Amino acid sequence: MPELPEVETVKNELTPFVVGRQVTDVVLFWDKILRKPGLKEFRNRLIGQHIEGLERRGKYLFFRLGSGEYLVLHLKMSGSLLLNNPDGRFVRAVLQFDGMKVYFRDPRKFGRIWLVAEMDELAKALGPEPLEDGFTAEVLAVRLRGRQAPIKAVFLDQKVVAGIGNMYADEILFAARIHPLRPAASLRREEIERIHAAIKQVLGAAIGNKGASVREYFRPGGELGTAHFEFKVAHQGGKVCPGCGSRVERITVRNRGTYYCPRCQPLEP
DNA sequence: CCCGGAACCTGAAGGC
DNA sequence: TGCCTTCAGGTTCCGG
Repeated sequence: MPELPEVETVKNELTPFVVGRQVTDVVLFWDKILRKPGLKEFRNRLIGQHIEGLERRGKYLFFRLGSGEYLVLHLKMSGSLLLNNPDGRFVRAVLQFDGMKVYFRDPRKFGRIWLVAEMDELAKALGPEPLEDGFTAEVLAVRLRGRQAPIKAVFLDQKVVAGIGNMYADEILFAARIHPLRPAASLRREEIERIHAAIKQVLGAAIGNKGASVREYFRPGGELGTAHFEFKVAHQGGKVCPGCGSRVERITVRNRGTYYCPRCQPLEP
């Protein structure tokens, strides 16, 4: 499940292969993958352009083009960008460059592609980047203000903080010792500071591990990430909590599987 | 605006 | 063995 650390890894590892290259063709095998503009205009505006750089915002990956426009990809829950794809299974699009190809593999068909003039067309609604210096505990506190929904549900809202998804939300709340069902607005200042520190620590460590390959995530070279080997609670239902030895529980929050330790993360203090 | 639930997808896993 | 059901989840949409 690509979240911020996975998309950051894809950006880092794809950059040396595509920056400076020219787009020679683009082939789509599933038409709904292209959100904007129409296919004909998309091809006209994209083919022939050079890639000047890659940027990530939240879970979106932006390819900055020579014209100043952006080719944008979102991997959603099962997408990968691969430099090779020998068996060709689940390939929904191929970006062809002078001398190499990038395969957009996406079994679930949730991934999407755009071509936009400004990053803000897609990034404007996103909350702050959690790993930038400007993301302070105070910024987080303001974003949580007035939100009565469970903190886990609020974390999945990309307008609050960009890039956190289901599995890292669980890891962050465990690291901060906060129960996922705590109403966001009920969190005390000290608890928000713990969550803020946990966001930086958990996401930073996951990037260092090149992301987590829980299900359908591959790095561009086909390798897996290793961040999931360090998961304390995410997808660890029934296993022993490394903090206290009791069992990790699974509940559903906003229709998402949510893992936590009832002893380390009590609802009532 | 906020909140929660359904929809979009299809492979994998579990039940019988 | 094989059919059927359920589950997984990022984002968007819709109703309250």
